[in-house]
Amino acid sequence: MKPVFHPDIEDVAPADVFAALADPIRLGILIALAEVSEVDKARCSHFTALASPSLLSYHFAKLREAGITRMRVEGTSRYLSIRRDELNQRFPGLIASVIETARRDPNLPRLGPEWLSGSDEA
Amino acid sequence: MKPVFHPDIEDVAPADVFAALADPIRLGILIALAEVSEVDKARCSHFTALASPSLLSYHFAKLREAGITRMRVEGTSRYLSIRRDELNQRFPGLIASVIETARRDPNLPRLGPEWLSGSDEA
DNA sequence: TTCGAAATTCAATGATCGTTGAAATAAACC
DNA sequence: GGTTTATTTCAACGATCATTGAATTTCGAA
Repeated sequence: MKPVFHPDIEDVAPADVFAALADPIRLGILIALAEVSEVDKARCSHFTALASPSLLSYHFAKLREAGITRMRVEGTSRYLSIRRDELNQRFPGLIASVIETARRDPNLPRLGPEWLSGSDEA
Repeated sequence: MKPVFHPDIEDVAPADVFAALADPIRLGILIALAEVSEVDKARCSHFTALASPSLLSYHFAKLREAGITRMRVEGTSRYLSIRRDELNQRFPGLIASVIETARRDPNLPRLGPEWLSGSDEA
């Protein structure tokens, strides 16, 4: 269980952040994460509507290595969240306008509401 | 003299914008453009400190095709500017925080002050 | 009309990208 | 132990990328 690498936020370069955002699936993940991060119900397997498991794993790694998301390991599951505070400290205002921008694109892949608010361990 | 293609701002997708921003040279161009756009002294050949002419041409096209910059043709010269108003209408706040973000990266290639404020046809 | 400057185009390169499907890990549960 | 579930890793593919240098286009000026 190697503990998953997260870059120090100070080591993240703007060009790397933008590269990580330059993909529709990753923007779809980001939109979904922005709508669910409060309840931390963002398990990786909840995103299977967006891509196959192996492709998701690839995209999750891109977001994580670019410093955009954090991945918490718990048993065999992984939970994602946006590194909002750190991103705001390093790039003030950026992540909010990025999310707003992504949100406005109707062509981005999306998770239905059943994935965002549903209870699954009730 | 084909009139240079500029995409309608409504046809620009967020992922394309981010892809265009995912390069240090293009971010360097954007920073320089942001500091000089008032006086429209942003002729293409002013950027030769950032890359060779042919490579610059390539990067200019990327920025233009992503809807980020506008290119005005005048004789054999071309003048660049950021499509601020249109970008703000389509993606409110985005371009400002992108520029702020780029500005903070000390590792991005930059134009010296002699290129930004100097008079060259005196 | 020839010359020179500004910029683009083209072909070629090696690198990285997104995607697939199969195989490997790794923890949880019987 | 053996099985199931969650996720990653790996090898492969075609596509796109950034970069180079040489050739070309386009216009202004002498």
